[in-house]
Amino acid sequence: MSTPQLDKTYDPKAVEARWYATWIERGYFHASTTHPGQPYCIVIPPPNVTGSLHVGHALNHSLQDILIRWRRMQGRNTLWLPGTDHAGIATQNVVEKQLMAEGTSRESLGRERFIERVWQWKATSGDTIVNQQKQLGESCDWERLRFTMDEGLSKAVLEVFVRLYEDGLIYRGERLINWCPRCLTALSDIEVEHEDIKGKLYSIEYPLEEDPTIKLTVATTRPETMLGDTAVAVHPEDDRFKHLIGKRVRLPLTNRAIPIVGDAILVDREFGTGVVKITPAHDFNDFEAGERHRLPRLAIFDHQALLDSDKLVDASVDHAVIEALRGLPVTKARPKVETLLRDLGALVKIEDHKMAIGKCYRCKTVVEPYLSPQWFVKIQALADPAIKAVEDGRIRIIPEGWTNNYLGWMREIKDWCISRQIWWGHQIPAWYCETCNSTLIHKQVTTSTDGLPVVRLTLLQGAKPIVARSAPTCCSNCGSQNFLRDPDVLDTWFSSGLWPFSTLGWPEQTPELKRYYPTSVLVTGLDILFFWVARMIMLGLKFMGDVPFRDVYIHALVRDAEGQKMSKSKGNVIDPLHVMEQFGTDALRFTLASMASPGRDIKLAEERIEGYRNFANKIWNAARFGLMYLDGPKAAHPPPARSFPDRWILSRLNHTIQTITSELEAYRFDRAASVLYHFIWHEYCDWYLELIKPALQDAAHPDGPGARQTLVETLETTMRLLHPFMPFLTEEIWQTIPHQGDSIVIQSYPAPNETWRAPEAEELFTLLEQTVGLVRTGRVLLNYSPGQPISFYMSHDDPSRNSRLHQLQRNLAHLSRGTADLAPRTDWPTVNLLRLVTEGLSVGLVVSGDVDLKKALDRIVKQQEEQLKEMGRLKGKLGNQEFVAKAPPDVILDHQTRLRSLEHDQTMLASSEQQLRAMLGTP
RNA sequence: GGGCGGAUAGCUCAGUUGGAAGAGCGCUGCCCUUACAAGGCAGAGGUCACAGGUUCGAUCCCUGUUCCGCCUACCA
Repeated sequence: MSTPQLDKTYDPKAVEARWYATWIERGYFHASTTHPGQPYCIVIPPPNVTGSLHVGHALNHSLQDILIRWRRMQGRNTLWLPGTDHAGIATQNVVEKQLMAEGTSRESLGRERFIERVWQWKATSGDTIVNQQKQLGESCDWERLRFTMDEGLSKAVLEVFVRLYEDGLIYRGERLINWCPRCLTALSDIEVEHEDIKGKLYSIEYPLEEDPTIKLTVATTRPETMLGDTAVAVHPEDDRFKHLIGKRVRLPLTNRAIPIVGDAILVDREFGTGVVKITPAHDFNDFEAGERHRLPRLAIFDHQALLDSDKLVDASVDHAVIEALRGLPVTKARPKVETLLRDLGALVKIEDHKMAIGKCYRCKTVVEPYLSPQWFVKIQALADPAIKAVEDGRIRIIPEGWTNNYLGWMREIKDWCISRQIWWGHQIPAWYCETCNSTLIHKQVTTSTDGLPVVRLTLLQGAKPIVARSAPTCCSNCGSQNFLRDPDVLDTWFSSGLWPFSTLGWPEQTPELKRYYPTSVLVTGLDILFFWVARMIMLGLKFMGDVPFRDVYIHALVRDAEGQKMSKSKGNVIDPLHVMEQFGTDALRFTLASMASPGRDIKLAEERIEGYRNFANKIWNAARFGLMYLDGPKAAHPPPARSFPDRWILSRLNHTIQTITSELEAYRFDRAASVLYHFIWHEYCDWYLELIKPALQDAAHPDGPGARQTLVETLETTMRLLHPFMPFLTEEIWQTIPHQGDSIVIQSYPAPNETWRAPEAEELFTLLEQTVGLVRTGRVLLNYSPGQPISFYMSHDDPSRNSRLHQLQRNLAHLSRGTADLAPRTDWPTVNLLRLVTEGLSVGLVVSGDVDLKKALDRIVKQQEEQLKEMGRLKGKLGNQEFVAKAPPDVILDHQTRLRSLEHDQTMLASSEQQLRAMLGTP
């Protein structure tokens, strides 16, 4: 048998692509509904189809792949279902930017041709992220790749919309919604990001109609909206103002008088002036107050957030004022109105005031509350079961701290605005009879760049929609056959909310749906808990009658090393592709796993990844080492006896397997990773491989066969244990060492093996480690050069010199063979002794006759530790040179005494050592 | 405004029935010892944010304070 050759360093590039292709070719990731194992299914949070893999994806996907690979090895029927999201506004914005660069726009292209253009872009760039996911080693079932605008998923969207409508859970209504004046679309509440800014609080005087000398002072942060005021409010129990309720004030700059109403909800007597203006068309609170008092809604801004002169006329604004304000955006309208009010003498005060503004989560434009007809999902009936499912534990949120977050949000949830005035997405399945709604339909026809007509459709509030699975042919009311389809599309999150069942074939009752729903766990970042997770729970319960997943595992956000959000403009983005190229995919995956502690953001620095690249290389070289000794005779039958190091490493391995398994069950990827790291590097490499070297390197050593067998057995097991974290490296090594089966991907995951437990070996190891540690420390502190043999006297206990050699042998034999074997072994060298001798050391351990060995060792170890620690501290402070010279007298004394005693013993032990060496057959 | 999380070595973070402070990286010293210099060995470095309380004993439990982060929100 020839020893396979491995390079001195691990080269990930050569390995990764090769194995991934093989895995795919052999269909290891393809799930079969007939596989007998208990199902384990994860649906991937679908990335934007036109996006590329960033480090957040890398984290999210690495964790899922660890779970999937682990469960697959455990024999579960695993399905990891991949897919991409059409990401309405985001994708539309990307394509619109391209068009802008080409000097055109979506308007001039027209709806159909624009959508075609987006599909083209999807066709050319849609594979990018999928290919990058493959580079990361993701073991997804690519044959089941889904896209939110696939035929099947679109059918699910249609079905859900129609059913919700039929159940009265979807309605169309004119409401004040968040409006992005740049994207020209409605946004749901959670699509608005809030930001604190320094604003101003303006106090404006509104004269009383019946007696203009009496003035009410209102406080507002948005004076420009005052032109749309339709009332002012005071607290109904405010003695200052309550007698004025029912009277009217004149609205400055306009020709209107507006009522004074009493409203305990809107008005806080303590704040500002105690008088609030009500602008129902431009403020959410005021909208609600307007509902309560049946106030008219006067919109003065248009859909681009510009002051609309027609509307200003409707609002009876003074002519001159309209001239001054016509077409101004909010930002310019505010100072202008401020000037006008000041000229009028109505502006009494401006104070600094911190306030929050909302921005579009896609383009960061300041959003405006805007009055328009939109589609909504009536949410309460859906939210209640979704609250209950989490409360009663059918869905577990991990870490559980987020549970309250979820419940709190769900209990306060408001109707979900699902219509978007964009083109890319699922168009709402609602049609309007042109005849019946003729006065409510506004068509604006323009011409595209190439001469085609472009229709801009506005459907006013009150238009009667016909919601259906397909376009109606005949109006049941008037018999007309002319219909217009609602131009709006659905919120992106509407389709992704169906993801756990739409991807499995719903509304068809597919075998996949039966087998894999509910899915096992959803792995996601906190940022889309409300956007996505909450919607999936609500819609899953509604349409499947069961939760969409058992666990929700929420991981941290990835930030840069300084804890800042990664962004292109800051230049602090870590590109996972670049990292994989530089350090290898396994290193990146392991880094992300090891940093995935719950409840903390991940601050990622390249040095960390480099550290784990080194870890990969360490493993690689451990395997190389193993391979050097595997060409000996095959494992004997019956298996050879295990020596102390063999028993010890197996015991540690067993412990490691137990820990990894329970940590993974608890989604503690970080602890699992750290346990693996520690076991492999510091137990397996640093100690075990060193301890068995003597047995391996001497062909006639009696421990040789046992060591060889244990070596390969532990290596093979460790590779399986590590595989979910580092799939490529482990496959490459596993294929090189003796194994059974075609690929590590489909091997069983190591299970704890109670027969490997060896507490006595672990105890002895601790003693050995301490003893050896003391010897090493002593040698460094005493400035012994590496090759120089030393003897290290460890105790003043007794000392019958004659018995020393005997004791030494005895103790070391004890260390190497376990408590059962206390008889001196003179036939073969013990591993520990050889190891120490190899280092040029010999160790004297003196124990008086009947004393308990372990206790004695323990005491010696403690004594030495303390003294050495003290010496070490001194040395650290003073430096090597000055150590002896400047040490306090008692320490010097101690040091010198020690040296004398060392010299004395050295003579004695040197001869012992010679005898030993002779006995051991080592020169 | 409300809620949640965090504060432990120079840096990043572990640390669950309260019981003698841990890891990785970095740093210092010595080593190219036939798996690995992407390595080995050793070492330095901590009032566990601050102030109280409970306890024989607190990094851990309780109260308050300060600072940071996140989520959420209509104080005009």
